[in-house]
Amino acid sequence: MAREAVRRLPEGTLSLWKREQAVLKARVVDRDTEAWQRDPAFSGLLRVGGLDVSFVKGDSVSACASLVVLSYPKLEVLYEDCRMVSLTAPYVPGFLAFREGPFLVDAVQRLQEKEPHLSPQVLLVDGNGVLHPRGFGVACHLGVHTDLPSIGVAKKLLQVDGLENNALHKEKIRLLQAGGDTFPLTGGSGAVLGMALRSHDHSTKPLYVSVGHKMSLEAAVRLVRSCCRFRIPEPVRQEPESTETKDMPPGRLRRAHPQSRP
DNA sequence: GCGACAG
DNA sequence: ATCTTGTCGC
Repeated sequence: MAREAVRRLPEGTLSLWKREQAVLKARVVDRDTEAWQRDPAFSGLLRVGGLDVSFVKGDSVSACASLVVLSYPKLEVLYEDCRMVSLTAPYVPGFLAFREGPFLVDAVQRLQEKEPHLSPQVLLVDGNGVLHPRGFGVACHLGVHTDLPSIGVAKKLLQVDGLENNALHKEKIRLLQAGGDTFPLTGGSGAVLGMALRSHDHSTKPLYVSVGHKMSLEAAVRLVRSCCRFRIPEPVRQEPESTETKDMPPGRLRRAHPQSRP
């Protein structure tokens, strides 16, 4: 297979990135700031955004940066922007935001400028929030840069602060009985960094939800749960996952998935 | 043995 | 992330 152009990072880049994470981390707000977040039915929440970068098969450079906005609570597609981009930074664990973040921030800002009435009130981000080696994952990054509430939704446990995907953890997963069941991810420091969430009755593998920005963990988990028809919450799942959608011109609208029950 | 490591 | 072989785990 063709070796990808994954150039080594210039010396000192990681130090700069760490410094930037530390600076931006000081701006994270890890509590509810919006009225709808405290409402049991999320009354007042009308639009939920989902952000993701999906790759072209066998290529670690060409990718599609996409933003989907769904109505709430019906989860119908209001807007979708999918733009082909060339990723420059390599993937370095703990620094995902520096690879994918800029394109996703762009997508949000384009929408806010051109169609502000469709702007999301909260962002679901594929990756972690404060559940991160330095407490500042890609979801925090997007939240701070857009000043929107954001939530990190990861599909795998990032082993940080003593958290381990070990036998005990797997046993806790096994004990999650029904959709909506959770257990806290408590780091060695005693802080609850996130929650493992069984997002659906028929889903064995949990989601790892953590605060990104301007939202409490409790509200974040509740919202993710309420956005799940299947394992992956709709705003993130709606992102193009097959090559067919990647070939679409930017800004084109896609049909919603068939709705189960209004 | 050579480990963990979101996407 | 994607592809892929394989079949336990500390």
